[in-house]
Amino acid sequence: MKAHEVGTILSDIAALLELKGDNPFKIRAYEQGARIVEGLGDQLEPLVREGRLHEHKGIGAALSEKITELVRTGRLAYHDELRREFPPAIFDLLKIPGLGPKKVRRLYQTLGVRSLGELEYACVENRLLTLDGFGEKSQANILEGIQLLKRHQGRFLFSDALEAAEALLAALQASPDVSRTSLAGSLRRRMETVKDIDLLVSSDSPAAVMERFVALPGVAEVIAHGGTKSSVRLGSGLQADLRVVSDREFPYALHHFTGSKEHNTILRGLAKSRGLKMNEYGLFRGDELIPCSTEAEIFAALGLDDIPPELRENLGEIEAAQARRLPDLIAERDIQGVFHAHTTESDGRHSLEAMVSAAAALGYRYLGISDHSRSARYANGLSIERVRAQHRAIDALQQRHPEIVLFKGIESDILADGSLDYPDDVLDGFDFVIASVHSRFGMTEEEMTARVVKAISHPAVTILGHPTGQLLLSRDSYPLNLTRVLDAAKMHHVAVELNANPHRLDLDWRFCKDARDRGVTLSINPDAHSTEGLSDTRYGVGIARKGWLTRADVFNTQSADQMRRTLTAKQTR
DNA sequence: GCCGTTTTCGGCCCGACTGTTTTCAGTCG
Repeated sequence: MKAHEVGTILSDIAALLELKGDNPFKIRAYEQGARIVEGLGDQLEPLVREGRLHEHKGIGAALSEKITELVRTGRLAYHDELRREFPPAIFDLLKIPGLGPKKVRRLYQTLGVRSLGELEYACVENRLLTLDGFGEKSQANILEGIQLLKRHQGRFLFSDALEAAEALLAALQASPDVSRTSLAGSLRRRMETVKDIDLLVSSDSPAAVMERFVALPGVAEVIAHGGTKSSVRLGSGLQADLRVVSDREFPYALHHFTGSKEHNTILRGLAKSRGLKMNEYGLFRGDELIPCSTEAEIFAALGLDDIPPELRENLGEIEAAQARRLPDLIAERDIQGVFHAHTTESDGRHSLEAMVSAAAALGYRYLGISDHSRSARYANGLSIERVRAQHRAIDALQQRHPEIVLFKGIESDILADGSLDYPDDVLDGFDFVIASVHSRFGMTEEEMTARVVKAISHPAVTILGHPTGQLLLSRDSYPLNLTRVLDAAKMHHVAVELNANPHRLDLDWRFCKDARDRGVTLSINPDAHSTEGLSDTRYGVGIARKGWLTRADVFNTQSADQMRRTLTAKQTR
């Protein structure tokens, strides 16, 4: 059984234990175990084989045994046992805002509600009113929550949420009552998808800020409206939460509301062990505030290096900050040029010339053009003749654009048998080749892994494109043994793409650290299908940061001259 | 469930808001 499946089952157990009303610390242990296992990816199986699971902090004897059983047999007796206690569709009820495990359990045990549909029916029949703790208002809210759940999946792309959040922040910043503003929550941590928008502002007039917030254009509904905290729903269905604090409290509150929950929990425990108390209003020794004007000072007061928001997932960052071994994360300015840009020759929206001008205007020192290869008929892939014509066009354009180095490339389909889409003599004519899977997703893991490994081992390949094929919120990755693929990439000096398109963000940040540890270089590519798409690189940098990558770990931080040498060396290898 | 430079047992973070509760539980982050 694969790591993400094991993680799902551990999360499932945590949810079931919550429904049962079990020990909250035990529940937390299962949740943390799930997160650790998901981050292990294909390393999980060898760790189980070698009996080394317990070396990961947070996995003890009991979890180790259960994970081993899952990996070896694909089942877990304990999980099966728990599952028999509740109907499977009951989990859907937990996704309704305002419904937690306690209320869901009561709905099930007293009304026999087992699914969203049954709950909706029970609401329509006013049956919730007979239950203690439920009234008119909660019944109406639940009905609304069910409608919302039907319309959206409850999660949104980072890029969409960021755009909405920045508009809200700008409107708040314009208020004379507001001094500082910031993004917070999962958006600030740069999660690839988010459930809501968290905003923080400092002000001496919180009530006025709240009034302004709930009345902003774009607000479709006010969910909560308190003295220092309000929640609204935007027309898009996205929920936005705003918290107001004093300016003195701002850094503490910013840390608090950035999270993650898991990171905060550990940090507050750390504070407590040092005789301190930590909350959104400050860091205290007894009643005395330890003054901090930035988050970095708060970390310092706890004996930690400054932890960038992207890393705050309780996945090793606190230990690294204690040991003064946090990575110097890559920044947008480190990106010297980009690969993976489409033009109107295949399925891009803008011409070659427009793409080149746009890349130069963005300050990139080089641009790698890679339209689709000939088998990609849906995308108007290039025949050999059209490849040659495009090369002539690029040569001509290079004359007119000395400020940017143009590299001739192709995004070659990886055919079903793992071969590339042109004969070798044509492939040799490119400066670089991105090899990508675009079809036949239904293979077994063994077949797909062999297919990708074979493609990587072709000497013409420079970069493996969108390595897992995931489409956020719509399609899971195809089955693939990523560890074998990464090892093959290392062996054949192939960079692995971190596809920066906000719908992909593939390679997933959870696997970036492992790729780096295996000596694999990642290439942050916009996969641009328009001039605007070239800027998507920033989303890729966000994911790279979240994946602990530094400048040295990323392919396209090389200067244009270095890159020219790198590509030539690869060709003559 | 996990964990230990106090500990192998007894801890394990903290506060705002809502709704329905007449003093607080549940949810959320």
